[in-house]
Amino acid sequence: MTQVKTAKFTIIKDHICKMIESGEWLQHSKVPSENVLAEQFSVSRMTARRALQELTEQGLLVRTQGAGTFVATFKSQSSLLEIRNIADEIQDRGHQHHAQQIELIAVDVNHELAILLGLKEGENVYYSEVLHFENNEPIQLEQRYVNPKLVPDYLQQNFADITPHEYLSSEAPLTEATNEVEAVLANHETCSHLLIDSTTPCLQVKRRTWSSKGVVSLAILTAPGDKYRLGSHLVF
Amino acid sequence: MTQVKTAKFTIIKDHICKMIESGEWLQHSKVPSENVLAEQFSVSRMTARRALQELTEQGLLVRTQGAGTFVATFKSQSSLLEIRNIADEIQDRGHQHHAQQIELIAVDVNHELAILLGLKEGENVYYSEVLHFENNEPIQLEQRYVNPKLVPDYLQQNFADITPHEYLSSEAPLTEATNEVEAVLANHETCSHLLIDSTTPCLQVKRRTWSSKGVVSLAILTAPGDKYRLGSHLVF
DNA sequence: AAGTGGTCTAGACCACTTG
DNA sequence: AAGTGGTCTAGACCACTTG
Repeated sequence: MTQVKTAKFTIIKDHICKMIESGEWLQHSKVPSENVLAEQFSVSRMTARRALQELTEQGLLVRTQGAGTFVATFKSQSSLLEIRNIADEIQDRGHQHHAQQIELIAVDVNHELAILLGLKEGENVYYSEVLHFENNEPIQLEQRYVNPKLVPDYLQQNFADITPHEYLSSEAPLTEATNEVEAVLANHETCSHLLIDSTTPCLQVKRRTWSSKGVVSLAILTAPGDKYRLGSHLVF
Repeated sequence: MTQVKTAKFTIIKDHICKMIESGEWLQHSKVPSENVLAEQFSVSRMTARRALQELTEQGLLVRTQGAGTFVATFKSQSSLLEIRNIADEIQDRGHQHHAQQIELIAVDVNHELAILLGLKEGENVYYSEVLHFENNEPIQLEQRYVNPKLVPDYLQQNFADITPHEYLSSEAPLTEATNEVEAVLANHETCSHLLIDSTTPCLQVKRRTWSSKGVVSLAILTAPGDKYRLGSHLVF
């Protein structure tokens, strides 16, 4: 019930994504024009246009006036440029990972969360708090809000055994993510988990993750600045 | 001649940017609605809407259905996925950039620098220290060591007029870069340049840049955590 | 109830690329 | 000349927030 009607431009976007994902439309293939899509999907040209426009902004398509719309060249991305399971990262460094589940509950969404997760204010959202250790030192606090509509069984997991990243990857595979990286001071509770004092600068990543069905989660990852850093290698 | 006609939505965007830049519209101020702008500029609502929409995507505005459009909280953001000229980034946000050249000298390389830049210990390396301002607030301190073999005229520049990034792009175009991102506390000198106290967490990026001929520079970019963040948008 | 943003339509004219 | 994308209009209905 109260199922939100899917917008027409979203239906067209999904269709195009599928054609590219499935390999039916290869790199540099010509994509149907605005007019053709408008007729195919029985929508106005402006609506077809919006689908093509948004996919272009996401880098999936390339458009040239007069020439047409084409599937973009896929870019290979490097390490800060991918979302990895922290357990794998730590094991790849030859260190031991373990995790402690601090919290796993349903909470009411406030205004900001509602917007970020595409839910309504007052609805429930699942919340997990997991502390990750590298060789028995706390290295990262992972606070995560999860969309219950897309991951209904989230509260039945035990995140000392499997990381939220692993579980979510199996339930709602990642299709898109945004990161925001900041330097912050942690609050008292976070400090006590990470065994740092309140003046230690921390690296904080706010990550929103999407699956094909919508926003899956908002993760707030906090790590002591002196023990954790992010890296990337770009080739032009 | 061949002057391209400025699109109407661009005129509206520019107008809104100016109001925010000039400080007439402060953070969280309400921005005129689509209907009001449409009437003011004698355009259709769809055109006014486009201006607001694009500024929202750029992070300058925040919109809530039913409530209105508001000036976003001011926080600078750089992309982690590309290396951009900070002057361009700031201007794209509709803000003003200027720079102050603090230092521009030749120094001896120590052991670590020698390895990082591919030079021999005791050789000369060029060093610049430039403070970047966004709307007259110091936003980033750029300390940069430059390989004199690849960029011999570095010391003859004036980095109040051109950013090191711009100059290096013209002399030794970027082919590769690595970033390391950390949260740190800045030293006293850096704090005094950035007008922060010694407990403010800072975001620090250490970036090595390559051209086709080898390592060009090592840049240490330090910015106050409360004014600057890094972002990325990944699509899988 | 009034205002706001979100989506959508069925047209229009234009600049540009392609055959 | 025909097709394509870029901009724009003047409407419409809807969901949502605010007073």
